[in-house]
Amino acid sequence: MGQGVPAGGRIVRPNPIADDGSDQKFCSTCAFGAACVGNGVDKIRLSELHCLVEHVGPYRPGQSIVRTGDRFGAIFAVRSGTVKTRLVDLEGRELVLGFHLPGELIGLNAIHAETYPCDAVALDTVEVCRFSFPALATLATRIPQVQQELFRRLSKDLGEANLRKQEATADERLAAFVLNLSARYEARGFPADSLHLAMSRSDIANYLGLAAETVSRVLRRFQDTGLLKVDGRDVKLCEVAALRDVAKNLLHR
Amino acid sequence: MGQGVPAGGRIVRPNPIADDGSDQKFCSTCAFGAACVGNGVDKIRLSELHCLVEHVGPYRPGQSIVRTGDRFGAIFAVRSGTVKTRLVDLEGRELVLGFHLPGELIGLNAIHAETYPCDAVALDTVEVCRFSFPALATLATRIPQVQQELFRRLSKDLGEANLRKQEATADERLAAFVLNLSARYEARGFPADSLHLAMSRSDIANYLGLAAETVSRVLRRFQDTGLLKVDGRDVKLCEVAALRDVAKNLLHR
DNA sequence: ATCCGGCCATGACGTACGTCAAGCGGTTCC
DNA sequence: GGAACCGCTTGACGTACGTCATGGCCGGAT
Repeated sequence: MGQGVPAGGRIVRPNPIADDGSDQKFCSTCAFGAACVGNGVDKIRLSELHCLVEHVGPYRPGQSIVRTGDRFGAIFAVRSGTVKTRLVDLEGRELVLGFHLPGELIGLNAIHAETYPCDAVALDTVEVCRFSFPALATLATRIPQVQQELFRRLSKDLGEANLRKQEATADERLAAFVLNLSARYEARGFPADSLHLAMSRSDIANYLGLAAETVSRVLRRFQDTGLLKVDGRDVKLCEVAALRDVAKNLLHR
Repeated sequence: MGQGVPAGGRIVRPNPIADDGSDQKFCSTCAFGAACVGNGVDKIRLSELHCLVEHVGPYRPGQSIVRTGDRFGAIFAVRSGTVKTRLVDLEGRELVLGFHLPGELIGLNAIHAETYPCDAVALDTVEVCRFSFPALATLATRIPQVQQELFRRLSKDLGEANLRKQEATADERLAAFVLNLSARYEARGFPADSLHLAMSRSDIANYLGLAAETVSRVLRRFQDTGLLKVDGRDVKLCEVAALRDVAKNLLHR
């Protein structure tokens, strides 16, 4: 019935999930914890940050965490599961903007407009931490490290968004995509060579600017040439070096 | 000899340029002035912001304002002229990330890495205002409106960068491109229907993910169908409504 | 004057990837 | 049980746009 419960004999692997944290400790994948600790923020001030966090969820697949046009009041850090951000145009066509894994932030692109400019939709069972933005901004004026961390996050996302517009073949895009996911999982302590795609082929295609059929075909070819092993949404990276070589034009420099 | 001086009988139009500002007043196109005035920032605090501005330039066409890898220490606001940001990969291929008009900021994508991730190159005669980032960040902790304005700018750029990855035909891209330039000039008080392209066809093509030949062909067709008038790098928008219609899928929603 | 190098335009041709169509396994709902 | 649906795959075919090649124009250097 529910998510994450074995059904029909098929093994459903647990979501990557952050532990809960406590009053004295952030979730292990917390968006701010790691950045602030060991960065001159003492425990007392850290607990101030902790106070304004609110755990929200779980959301079921397909449920919206925020919707386009909702009044902006908070940013969210993914605690567990995968979130897709997307636009839907007047004719109902979808444009997938990105996927957000545990530890990553949602809503930074909403600050200036004061409404969320896109939907954030759970792809599987999702839990998030909610940071009231006015409270966070106020705290940022008192704790420079928090301000700095916000600037850094925004700046990083901006830089990455800028790079994503490169011309590239379907092979390059897909190789870069799986390597990128792999690296992001690894950075949060999950295995790097074996990953589960929470999103459909057509979401991947849409995100990469390809057709879903092309995604299928390229993944198949990657498997035929031994680069990786595909089983439905489970992907095993076999030849990371070769994948990097395929994607090298996108891993820039 | 210099830029902006009539040469060979050809009229060189002056750059769009912001006036100089004074101790009590920002440049008219200032990146912060308009945002802060009338936003609860009193004159005294505004002058604090003003103190950390440093006018730099002029730069000649082709000169770098910052280079990839330079230590990050400041963000820049364009005062006059047009700046191109770009990456150059190992094989010498260029990737144009964006064009920056008077009043727009450069360097926001450098905060997190502590080095600039791309080159910023003058396309014509360029003057900029330099804001030391450590000083600006410190000021931001004392003046919430400054902090807020920085968050807003970062957030806005992020949102726009996210949208730029849409699949689109060459026609859609070019129509959206000229309309976008036009709107940005208009926002700074320059005429909206008549614009001068500071960048070459191949820069435009690179930025839009097209071939330079395609840019030539599409502009020609736009002219043949009366949408606009092209004379070298001068473009006159004739049928704005029709252009919007061509670009409608990219002006999203 | 002459040469050269950018920049721009235009034509001929090839191809990577989109579109269309068909089929298949799994899940849900009657 | 079967029908309907969805996600995924695979094949056949068309096309938008890239690549290559040519030529014209302009400005700068010799």
